Formats: sequence, structure tokens, C-alpha cells
Amino acid sequence: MLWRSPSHLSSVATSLRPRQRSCYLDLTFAAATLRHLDQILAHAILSGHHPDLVTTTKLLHRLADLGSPPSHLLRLFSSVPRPDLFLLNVLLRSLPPPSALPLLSSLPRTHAHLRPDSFTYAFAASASAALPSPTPGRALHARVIIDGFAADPFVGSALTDFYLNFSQVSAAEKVFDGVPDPDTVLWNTLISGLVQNCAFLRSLRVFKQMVTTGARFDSTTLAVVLPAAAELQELILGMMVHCLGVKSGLAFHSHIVTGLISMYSKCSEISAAKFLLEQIDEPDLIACNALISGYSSNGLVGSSVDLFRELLAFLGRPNSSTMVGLIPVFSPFGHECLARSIHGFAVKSGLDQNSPVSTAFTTVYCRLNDMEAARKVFDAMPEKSMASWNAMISGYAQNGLTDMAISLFREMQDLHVRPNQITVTSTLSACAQLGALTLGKWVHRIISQEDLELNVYVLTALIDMYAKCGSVMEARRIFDGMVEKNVVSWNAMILGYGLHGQGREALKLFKEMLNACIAPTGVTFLSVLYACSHGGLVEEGRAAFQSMTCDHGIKPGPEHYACMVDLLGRAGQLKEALAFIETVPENAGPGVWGALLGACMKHKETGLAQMASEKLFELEPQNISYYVLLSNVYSANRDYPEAAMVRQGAKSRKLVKTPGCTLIEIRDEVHIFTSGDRSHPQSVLIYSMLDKLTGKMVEAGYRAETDVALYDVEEEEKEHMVKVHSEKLAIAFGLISTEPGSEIRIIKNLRVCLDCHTATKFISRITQRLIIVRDATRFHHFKDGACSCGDFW
DNA sequence: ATAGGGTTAG
Repeated sequence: MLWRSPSHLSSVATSLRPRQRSCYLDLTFAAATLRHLDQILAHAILSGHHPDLVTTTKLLHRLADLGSPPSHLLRLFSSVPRPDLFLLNVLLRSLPPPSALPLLSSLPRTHAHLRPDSFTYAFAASASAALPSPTPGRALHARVIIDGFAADPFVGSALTDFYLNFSQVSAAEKVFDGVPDPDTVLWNTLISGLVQNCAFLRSLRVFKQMVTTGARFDSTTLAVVLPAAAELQELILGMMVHCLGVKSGLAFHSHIVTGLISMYSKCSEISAAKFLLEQIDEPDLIACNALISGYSSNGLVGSSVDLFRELLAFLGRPNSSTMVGLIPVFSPFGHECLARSIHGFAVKSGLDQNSPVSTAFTTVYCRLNDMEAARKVFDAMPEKSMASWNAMISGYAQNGLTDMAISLFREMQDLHVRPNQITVTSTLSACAQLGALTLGKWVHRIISQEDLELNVYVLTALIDMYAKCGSVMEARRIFDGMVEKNVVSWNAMILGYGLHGQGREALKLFKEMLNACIAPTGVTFLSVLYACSHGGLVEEGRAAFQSMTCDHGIKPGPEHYACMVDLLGRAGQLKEALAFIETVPENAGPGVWGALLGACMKHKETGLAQMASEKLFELEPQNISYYVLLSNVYSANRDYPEAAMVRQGAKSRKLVKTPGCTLIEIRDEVHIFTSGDRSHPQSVLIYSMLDKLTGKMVEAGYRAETDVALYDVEEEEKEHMVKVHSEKLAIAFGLISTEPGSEIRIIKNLRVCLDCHTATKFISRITQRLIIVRDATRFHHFKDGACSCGDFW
């Protein structure tokens, strides 16, 4: 029976014989709008047809489908004299999450005869997963345990899902462990939730456990586990899943095929991915998107565009995921024009309004170092997603625009946009580059305040930040507290020791790492070599280099070669360094020569310096630092005319030297000093402090290192030979602005010069202060007249 | 109650 209007309804309804409730039911399903349904209900009640339980239940369903407000649903429920559990459960499932839980907790008062069953708790748990706070869900969990439903797989699934929605992985696993006989859905819920929380290793472990215990898996299981294998680039495991799918006859399930295409793509097995798509009779949009993305991320942007054209021809409109996959985010280099024209297409088709699409473009522009374009896309987004904030912040951090990264993070704070793990990881990276310990600690506090789960990324970023901001101890404390470390965590800690000249500690940790069966990467060896180089451990460094290629099969890159040259050269083995360079492949770039030139500077080797710099001027004619280094080699040998010639050469090429500056933080305020700076408000005090210090230093035997007094003095400033370097000013300022006995931390943008290094040693003894200097390449801890670098930097 | 593709991190 159909009805078209309220008046029609009236005529229909009045014609009904009493007790014809089924007609009312039919009417309810024919009702197209909420208003109509309300009218039917009103009519039914007015004409004495109080709906019975079954009718009420169906009405409730229909009302909920039509978007009836929760108050209506609750009123209908309370109009029933003796509701049964089924009606309650339907109501629970129909109510919006915030209204569902209060209903359940008031149940003992309102309907004492109703004893919740597993459905009730499952529905309530899934409602609590959608709430902004986890507190009601935790209370519900407690009740589930008290009422003895913790072993029920249905309830367990909903609770597991609840905890995973709040990133409480361990709590979810606890719920799972409380169910003795998990069913397929419960296994799937746990695996899927772990994947969504980026706990890929854990998800794979659970999957293996599931298969080995003989639990039944289904298509969902395989579809859920494939992204984890893909993310971890576990090709063999992915292929095992594929085999499992073939054996169980699930391999042709469309979700699984798509997952396989994506998995093979992410493991760089692009031909397998292509084959799988070709096997599908009528591939759908999602499967095509998977391969388009696979092509792009493997640098096959041409194939990606071809498939995109096919998609346009056969399936018509792409969706936002097509665009995201098409954008060559992973390898935008060489595809800059294409990336920009894809952007044009997205704008034309309105797909750029989608937040993942804009985020992807933001990322591409960041990778192309076009930060203005990136920011434009970011600013144009009407609703900024978490990922878009993160993309912009990490883009700034990776392009060295650390202050922009930090100020954007501040902006988020001001707008009360809550950061997630990725946000703080990127921001910490900016703090680390900047060496800004105070800022880094501030971010650390925010992490605690926001109660962000300390995953491997966050903890590793903290290690990196503390190490690069001068607190190796704090870095080590965090490192030791980590339950699940990965290679990157080990690398960060090893590099941290290297930066502070603690070569032995670095090697010790490296051995521990090997004992823990963590496979080292190229970065590991770079960190080890760096640590050896800065710790004067030549033989250990040689051995590590040997082991890298022979035992671990890692091909050395230009940075490894440069580090080896640095290791040998720094230790005075210049001939060996040159001989080593001859074994290096032709295209290893300027790094090796740069390292050699640096070593010549330290050991005053003019001849070799000339040879190295000729190479360097050829390879990188625009890089001023090589001119500075060469000029300094001559100065160190008191060949001032030659030194001047070199600087003149740089000047005639219109190259400008980076001015040296030093930063010091005093009570959350940053002070920056340049050479000979008198702009500071406390300038007079600073200089008189410096004079007083110099007097005591001379008394103690300090003599200015005139050789390198010319280190970064410009031509026209020659007469100011005694000009004060920025680090001395910063230290003097630190001394007058802090408590006696407290440590002083300063950051210099260039390498610390010999004279300042010597002077700082004296100052540390005279004032009995620990002075920690971060220069362009490493840390120096000055204490009681000695430096941690052992004069080896 | 779980379900395929796409964006952000050390």
C-alpha cells in the first residue's frame, strides 16, 4: 500500500479495520520522510492502535534511518510499557554514540528487568569508540568484566576496536587475550586496528599466530594483512599471503587482488602488479588507482599517466585517490613539469579541493624545494587536515627552514589544533637541526601534555633532538627506555655519540646493535665512521668500512667515501687519504675532496690543498666555503698574500661568505651575536666582561692564535685583527646572565676556529663552568681547561 | 564488531 500525502494517509488510515497493525507497518516502510512517519505514528496512537513491541521495533529502525532526533527515539522507547532486550539493543544501535551510553548506565533504574546481553555490550562498546574521549569506554569495559562478558568474542571485538580507535594498542591486545576462543572477526579486528595504528610488525606477528594456531581466516584477514606486509616491504611474506590466498581460493577476491597490486608495487615488483591488474576482466577504479600509484612511486610516471588516460577513457571520472596516486610524490625530480600540469588538471576538475590531494601537492612542492608553491596550496585549503599541517611542517623542516617549521607548529598550538605523533616528530627534527634545546624540551612537554603514545618515531626523534641539542645523557636515557627499537633508533644514538666525540661509546653501541641482530644500514656505518673520525679511531674506522662492504654487502656512497677521507686526513694520514681517494669511483662528487681540503687546513698542507681545491672549484664553482678553507690554509702557513688572492678570487666570482654567528638561549629568549657585534643592549657589560676574562686568560698563559686570526676576517677588516668572534661574545653574555656554576650552551653556524677553541678552554677553567658548544659539524664540551674533542675536530 | 587504492614522521 502506498500513500502520497498526509491527507491521503488520513483517508487510508481511517479506512483501516481495527487491529490491522500490519498495515501500519507497511505504511511505515512507505513513508518517505520523518514528518510523514511521525504523522503515521501520531495517527496510530490517536486511533487507539498502540503499536506492539514488534511494530515499535520496526518503527524505531525506520525513524532512525530517516534521521529522527535521539529524543524522539528515546520517547518512543519509553512509551513502551515493558520493552524487551531486543528493542533495547535496536535502540542502542540506532542512537548517536553520545546518547547511547547514558541510556545503558541508567538501565538498572529505568528497566531493572532488562539484563544486558553480549549484543548490548557490543553495541555500547562500538558507540564508545566514536566518542571524543576514551573515558566512558573504559568504564564500560569495567562493567563488561564485572558482568562476565569479557570472554565473549562479539563484545571483545567491539572493545578491541574501541581501544585501537584511541591508539591504545596494549589495552586492545589485553582485551584480545581475555577472549579464550577468538573468532575470525576478532582476529581481523585486532590485525586491522594494529595496521591502522602503524604497528605493522605487531599486526604481522598476530597474523602469523592466527595462521599457526589454525584459526579460520577469511578474505578480510588477507585484505587487512597485505598493507602491513607492503608497508614493511616484506615481499616474501606478501607472497606467502598470496599463496595462502590461492590455496584457499580467496585470491580472486577483488579486495585481495587490489591489496596484492599495492603490495607488489610497494616492494618494487611492478611487473607482478601490472600482471595482476591485467588478469582482472573489468578492473574497477580502486584497482586502477593501486597500480597508478604503484607506477608513480616507482618512478614510472609515464606508465602511470598512460594508465590514467585509459582510466579516463573506460571508467570516466577519476576520484581523489586517483590524483593522489598519480602525483609523483616519491620521485618528483625530473617530473616537475608533469607534476605542475597534474596540479592544473586537479584544479580544473575541482579535485584539488580534496584534502589528501592538496596534501600530496604540498608534499610534491616541498620535495621540489618550491616552498612558496607548497605554502600556497596549503593556505588555499579551506579545511586543513592533520596530514596537511604535518606535510607543511615536515616540508619546512626538511628544507632547513627550521624557524618556519616551528612557527607553523606554534600556529597550530594557538589555533588549538592538537598535534599527533607525526607533527611532533617533524617539529622535533626542526629543533634538532636548530640545536634549540629549550624549544625541544617545550615540544617534549607538549608530547606529555597531549598524552601522545610514544611510538618508535617519536622516541627516535627525541633521541635525535636531545643528542643534537647537546644532551647525550638524556638521549641515552630515552634510548634505554625504549621497548621496541629499530635501526633508525640505533643510528640516531650512535650518531649522537659521534657528534659529541665519544667514539668509544659509539663503537660499543654498534657492537651491541650487531649482537641484538639488528641489520645495520648505510646510515649506521656513516654514523660509526663519523664517530671514529671525530674520536681519532682510525683503525676502528678502517675496519668498519671494510666490514660494511665485505660482511654486510652495503655499497659505500659518496658520503661514506668522504667520511673515510676525513678519518684519515684528520688523523694526519694525508698520503693515505689521497691514496684512498684514488680507489673511489669517479662520480663520488666533491665530498672526498672537501674532506681532504679540511684535513689540509688542520695540518697546514698547502700543496695538497691546492690540488684538492682545484678539483673543488671545478666541481662546485659556486661554493664559497672551499675558497675560505683554502685561504685559511695559506693563512695558517703565514702566506698572507696568497690567502688574500684566494679571497679575491671568491670575490670576483661574486661569492659572499656566510657570516659567522653564535646563538645563546637565556631564559627562553634567543640572543644572536655576530662578529664584533655591538648591537646587544648589554654590549658594554659584555665587552668589559670579555676584557676582564682576557686579562685572566693571559695570566694563565693564553696567547692569541694569530695564524688563524684571519680565519673569517674580510679584506677590508684586516686592521681589526683583534676583532672579537661571535662565540666569545655569546660566552661572555652567558657568563653575566646566568648563575655561577651553571652550564653555558652556545650554537655556532660555522666551525669553531682554533683561537676561540683555545680561549674557551681557558674560560672553562677560569670560571669553572661547563661550556657546551655546537658548531657546524659537532659538539665540544669544555670543562676545566679541556675539550671533549681532544683538540681533534 | 573486521574489509581493497591515496597524503604526513625518526
